[in-house]
Amino acid sequence: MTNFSVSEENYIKSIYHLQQDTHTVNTNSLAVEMNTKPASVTDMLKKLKQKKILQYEKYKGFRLNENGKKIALTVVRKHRLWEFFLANNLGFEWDKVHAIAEELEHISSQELIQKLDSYLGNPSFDPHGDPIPDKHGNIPHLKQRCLAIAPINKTLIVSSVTNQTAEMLDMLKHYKIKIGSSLKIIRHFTFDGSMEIRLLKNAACVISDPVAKNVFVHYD
Amino acid sequence: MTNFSVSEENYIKSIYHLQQDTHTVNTNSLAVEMNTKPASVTDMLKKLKQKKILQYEKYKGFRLNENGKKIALTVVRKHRLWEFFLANNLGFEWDKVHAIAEELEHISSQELIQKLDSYLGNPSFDPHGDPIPDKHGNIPHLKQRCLAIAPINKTLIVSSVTNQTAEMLDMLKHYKIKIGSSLKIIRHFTFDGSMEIRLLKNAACVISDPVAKNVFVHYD
DNA sequence: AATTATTTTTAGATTTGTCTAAAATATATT
DNA sequence: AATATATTTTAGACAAATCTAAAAATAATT
Repeated sequence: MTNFSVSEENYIKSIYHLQQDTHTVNTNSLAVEMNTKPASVTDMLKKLKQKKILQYEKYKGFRLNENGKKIALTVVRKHRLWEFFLANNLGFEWDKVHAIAEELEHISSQELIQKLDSYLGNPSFDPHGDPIPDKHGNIPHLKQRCLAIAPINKTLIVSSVTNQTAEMLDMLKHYKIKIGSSLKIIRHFTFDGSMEIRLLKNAACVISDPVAKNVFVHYD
Repeated sequence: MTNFSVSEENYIKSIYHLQQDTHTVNTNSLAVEMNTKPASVTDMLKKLKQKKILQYEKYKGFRLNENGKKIALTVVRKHRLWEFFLANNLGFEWDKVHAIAEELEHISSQELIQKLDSYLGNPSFDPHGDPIPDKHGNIPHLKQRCLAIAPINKTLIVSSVTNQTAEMLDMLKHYKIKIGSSLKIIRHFTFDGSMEIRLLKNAACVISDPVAKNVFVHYD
């Protein structure tokens, strides 16, 4: 396996994320995502095509091939493991971990990531609830469901939070809701769409519909 | 304070180490240390002089000024804290940590280093026994060494304990190990890295590798 | 279908860090 | 002191990653 520069890894990762949505990625959107100019993107595409990372025809869009996807997944894995470490072990807030993990994800040692992974207890989800690929690039697939439409009276596990603003995090902290929390919905109030919930071993509380809409849970 | 590239940081760090021995550093030895060519060194010296990091006169050698030393110390601090983390928390062998720390030392976040430092218990010495500068750049001047790699059959004085959790303190209390205690290593058990030690006027006892790794000693 | 607008690529320049080969300076030796 | 040797610097080139401005291709609109 060839060796990739920080810049190349960042391009590969961004293409990976973009091609989750649109099946063929275009130059301008990648330029926006990477905060760079379209001309720079074209230059890099040529290089990545030569390195056999991309399917790419001039003017016709591009996407990662299997090779490229594998590389993207190792970078994503590193990013999310470091995010987990930063939040879980060092006590960073959720909204601070991303920027630092952007740097840490390019540390090259395979062994480091292996050891970090087991040190952290082989976590499956990062602090934002995004799945952490394992060392083979397998992503834990999880049928998540929005808390707003989850079933009543079942034990639900919080798996991710979509709105990651400071305001939202503040609110969740107040309710003591975090990734991995167990809770049950006790009842819905139809008047405003709010709901009464109960976290394990805590008193029941009421959360609003806007909050519930941004919280995702899973259950058996 | 200006921002420095990875390359600049590496030059600054190498100059720092070289000027510990020779009071004025010369181009060739820095080239050897950096595994590069003298011409490249000269180029970088010009840049660093312009950035007011160096005292440097053409053909007359160079050395870091106060500014430069401060920067070197932050890099050294990061390097050694990461080494500590790699060995102590992730279980790397001593000889593996340096190469990885060479990459990690360039991660820029100040807050990361602050939190890592307290997560590790503000250690004063890295796994090799080298002192870790504190956040102000002050270096502990005591020649300490980790008990795990200290010499056998010499009288050792316990000088610090890095892991300061309640569990650790409880354990140390049981063994009657405290700062200032005199002890000797009687033998190592390779099976689990544990060691038999004897505190002055006490019966011999066996302490585990995890304990030994967190105890630092000094001796003549 | 022709024209306009948008997107993408090319051409050429720039910055950072490196190199080789030659010139300049300093040091050592006879 | 003169010459030889070693060290250091300069000059000019190169690769990676970026940019601007202009050209080419594609898409949208009349």
